[in-house]
Amino acid sequence: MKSSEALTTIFREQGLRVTPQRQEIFRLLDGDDSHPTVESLFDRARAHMATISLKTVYQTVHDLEALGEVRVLDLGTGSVRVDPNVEDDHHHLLCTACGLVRDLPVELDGLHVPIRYRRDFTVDDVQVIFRGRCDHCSDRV
Amino acid sequence: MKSSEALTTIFREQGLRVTPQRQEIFRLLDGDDSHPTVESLFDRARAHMATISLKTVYQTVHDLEALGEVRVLDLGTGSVRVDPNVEDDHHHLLCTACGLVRDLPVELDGLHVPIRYRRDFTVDDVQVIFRGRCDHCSDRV
DNA sequence: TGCTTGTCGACAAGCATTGTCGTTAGTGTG
DNA sequence: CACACTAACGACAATGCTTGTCGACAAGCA
Ligand SMILES: [Mn+2]
Ligand SMILES: [Mn+2]
Ligand SMILES: [Zn+2]
Ligand SMILES: [Zn+2]
Repeated sequence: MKSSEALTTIFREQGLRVTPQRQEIFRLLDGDDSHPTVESLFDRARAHMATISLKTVYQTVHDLEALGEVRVLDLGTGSVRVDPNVEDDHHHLLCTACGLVRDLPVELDGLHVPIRYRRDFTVDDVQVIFRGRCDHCSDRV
Repeated sequence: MKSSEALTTIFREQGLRVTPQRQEIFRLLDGDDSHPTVESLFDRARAHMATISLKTVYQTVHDLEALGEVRVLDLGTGSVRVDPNVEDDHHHLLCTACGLVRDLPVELDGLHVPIRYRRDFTVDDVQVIFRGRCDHCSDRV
């Protein structure tokens, strides 16, 4: 994801308005590798702006997604996760105990559909989810 | 998934009751590789049993899942898919246009977390989703 | 047959997300 | 800086999928 300043320019170029709410979300997402839910973004934004609405956070996230500045991941955890890292191709480790999502910055070799199964299907995208337990949750029996 | 007759025995052994509703669901799932949603199972069951409820279908699917007889997949399509194929390790192709889910009966080589990223994480399971377009949806521009 | 208890279906509620809408405020222009 | 245009705002209700509640029922067993 680009910087808050760069996003301001991009949004204006697209005819989208840059509001204090949106700038707050830009700042929160910049450099965040925690893959937050929209709700948790909302909570953090609300700490600074008491009146911001959940709807606004959803809308801004969707706008960022449409511009290719974030990726919205559905990892089957109930709510979607926002991933500002669109620069590096990567997959994810998901702790099924605490919900932690960690990047796996690796191009997995051999990850393609064998020819005999690729027939009659055009693959656009591959998503790999490694489920397990993070170190913190492994300790707890 | 085992046959309807075998499931009847297993359910009784577990203290679960075998009702006409459950047997209908056993029959519908046996050999079905379409990865139906619970709702679509409900619709098909209702064609034979007018009064069966959606709740009952959910409950039976969860019981089958607890016994390891089906897998419940969340592919990010809104509703979960029921997969009676628990015998063969496989992944999935998902058509993002029509929702079709096709098995990819392949152990993908090289699909493991590189050692330096595996540290501090215990992997239990890997899910791979290839998203794209099926032949039918590729034709339609 | 009769008892016990898991299951049934109707209904309402839960959760994440989106639609509606009247009001507010960002933006480019002059 | 004032203006006009219109996107975005927040409050609220609604959606879609799934689960909880509960009284009635019936499967299984003796
Ligand atoms: Mn990521
Ligand atoms: Mn399958
Ligand atoms: Zn954890
Ligand atoms: Zn298709």
